[in-house]
Amino acid sequence: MTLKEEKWKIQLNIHDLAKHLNISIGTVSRALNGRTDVNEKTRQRVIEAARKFGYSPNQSGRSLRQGTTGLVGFMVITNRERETRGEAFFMSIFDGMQSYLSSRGLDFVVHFCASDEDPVAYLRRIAERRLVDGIIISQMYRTDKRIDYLVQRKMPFIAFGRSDSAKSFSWMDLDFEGVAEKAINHLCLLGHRRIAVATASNDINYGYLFVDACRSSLVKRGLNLPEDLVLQEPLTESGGYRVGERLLAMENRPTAVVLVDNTMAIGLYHIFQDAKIVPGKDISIVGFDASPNGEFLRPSLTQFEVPLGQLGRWLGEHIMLLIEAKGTGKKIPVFSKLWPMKMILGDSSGPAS
Amino acid sequence: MTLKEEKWKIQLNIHDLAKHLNISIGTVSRALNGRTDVNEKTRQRVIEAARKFGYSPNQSGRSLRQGTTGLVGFMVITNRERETRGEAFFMSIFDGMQSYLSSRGLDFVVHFCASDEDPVAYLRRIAERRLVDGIIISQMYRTDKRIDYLVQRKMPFIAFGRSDSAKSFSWMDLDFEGVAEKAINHLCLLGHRRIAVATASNDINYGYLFVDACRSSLVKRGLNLPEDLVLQEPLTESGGYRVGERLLAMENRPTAVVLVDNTMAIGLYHIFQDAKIVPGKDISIVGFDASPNGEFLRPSLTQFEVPLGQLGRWLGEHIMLLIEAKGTGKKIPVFSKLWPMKMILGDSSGPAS
DNA sequence: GTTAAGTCCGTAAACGTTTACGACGATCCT
DNA sequence: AGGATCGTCGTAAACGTTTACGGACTTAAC
Repeated sequence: MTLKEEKWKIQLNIHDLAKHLNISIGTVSRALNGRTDVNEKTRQRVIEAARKFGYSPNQSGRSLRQGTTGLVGFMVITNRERETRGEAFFMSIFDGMQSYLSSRGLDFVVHFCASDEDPVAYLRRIAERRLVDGIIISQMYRTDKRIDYLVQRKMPFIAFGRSDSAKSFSWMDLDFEGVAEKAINHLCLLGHRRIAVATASNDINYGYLFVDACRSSLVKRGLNLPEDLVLQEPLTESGGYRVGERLLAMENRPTAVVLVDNTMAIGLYHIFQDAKIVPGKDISIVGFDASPNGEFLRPSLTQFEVPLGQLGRWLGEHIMLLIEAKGTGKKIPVFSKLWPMKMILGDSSGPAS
Repeated sequence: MTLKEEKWKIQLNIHDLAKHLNISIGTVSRALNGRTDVNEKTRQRVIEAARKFGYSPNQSGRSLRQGTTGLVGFMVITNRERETRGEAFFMSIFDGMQSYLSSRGLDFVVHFCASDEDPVAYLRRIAERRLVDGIIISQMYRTDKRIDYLVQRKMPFIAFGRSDSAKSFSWMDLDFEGVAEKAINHLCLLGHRRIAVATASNDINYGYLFVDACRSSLVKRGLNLPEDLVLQEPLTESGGYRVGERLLAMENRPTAVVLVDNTMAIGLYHIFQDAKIVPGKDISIVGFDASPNGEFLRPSLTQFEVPLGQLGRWLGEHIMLLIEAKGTGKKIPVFSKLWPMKMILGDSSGPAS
């Protein structure tokens, strides 16, 4: 019984609290869960005692009984060929999402799948052990097995990023098409006719989408995007450096380049500086997401802005909708959303030379 | 019973599996948990069936019974006056930690405390609901209530970062003293005598520690660190810009500056470039953690390197030690570790002018 | 052939909740 | 006054595991 005693001191359970109040555990539970069939005065007594003794219900017991955990997950894959993007980007999303969910009484956890693990197996572990009621998956592959698994398992989820799948599912993504259109339009108005696109490898979905969108926007204006102007490199500083190398090596160099990721811009600026090429003057550069780095590059980078906190909040709201719908047995039709981004003019884009 | 049937299709429980195999649930459990008192042949049958039907034990039931979750947490506070540091820094730590823990059969989750929440209350929620068996807390305050709470609750934890506390607790931290010593030594050898330190506000512990360490290293060499050369600014790009402004405004400008955070370097480079001041020539700059940005600044930044994956692994190993010790009732004396960092010479530090 | 030990497995009691159900008294209506 | 309704609460059965205990059977030893 010493063990029991020790546990006692650490944390008491609903029986202890009930005994102390001389009422039944059922009443304690009802009082704490806001049921109506309990006298308001006893409810106050219970709440007061719970606060005083620092009682809060054991999540395992509760989960076991209700079959729900009160937890929402967000799955992130570390290190997928890019070190630096995740960061500020995800952090701000987490902030918005956690902030919203906790205000609605749900908790939020992030699951990091290590670079040496299989994402599908990792997700299965989370799901089968029932660690969360719903989950956001991110960094979608072009075709992503995780979707099939989650659909089949009927687990509420939202994909942050598009993906090809036979199943229908809910997703949200940045508006790549809008960005491409605005970027191309901006450059064309400045007189550029030969424009390169730096993007990720093909299995990362948005790399593919972005190139496609740029191509459409160009074609719409009677221009085209030859294959040799699609520069696939890792979305890192060195990737950007490589893009620069390839641009410099061309005999018929494009007058502008559009980047799908701002981290690349750093490496690109670097090599251009060495080569005495001035962005915005000798060549125009348009970046993508609004990273703080972008603002501090010189000349300042023309890029796109997205309110990440709001985006996180949106994810929180909608995953909650899905979870609640499953709880009540309601059916919610699949939804999808393209998150709009606003162009911020910098000095890195200027008239074609 | 349609609900029951539906659940059936989604995921079966130990009873279903036992019934299908015509054995008792006890045997199934023992077989799956690697107990010795089960026939090796039936064990194989059970494992095979579990694999085939995709059965894995319900975590809530298991947790409830054994009083343990098999989960290790990492608490991160978003947005504390700096947007960008968390990022690559934490991501790599998570990667190493998750990778190690999952190889040891534990799972890993990250809890993000939103900027508008009280960290102590947030931590209490995690602990009282027993969401994890142990936790890493980071971004320590100078005096941090979370420590007192966790010690009193006897929950296994490691603080990533030092903190003043009457209680004794285990922690690990970057070796600020070592970095300060190496940085100051490096600059002194280059002939610098008047050196500024850019750091965070006082309530963030390492800002304080770092300044102190720099001061000691200077004093040891017969120099000193006057108060007006301690520049407290947010650890952001704009903070770095502010540092630059303050440096430029001084009539007796220092010949070198040491930064506690590399994000600052970006803003600092920015203002210096505008003012036609060349790092490494007109003024020397030494950065802190090795961020990829640092390598791509021009001139390249002298900075310090730390293998974050290994650091994460270390955290995983040691939190596991603490958790196991608690399980077996063993006592482990508190430990602490200073993680060494290696200086990488760049072009931003040169002889005093 | 009895006993002892060993192997394997079934039984049932926990773990801490939530909630359907029913009991009890008080109030209200006719 | 009798029944109906309402408000409040206690009882007990789940939820899905793990594990102490003991039983049945086999093997080994004398």
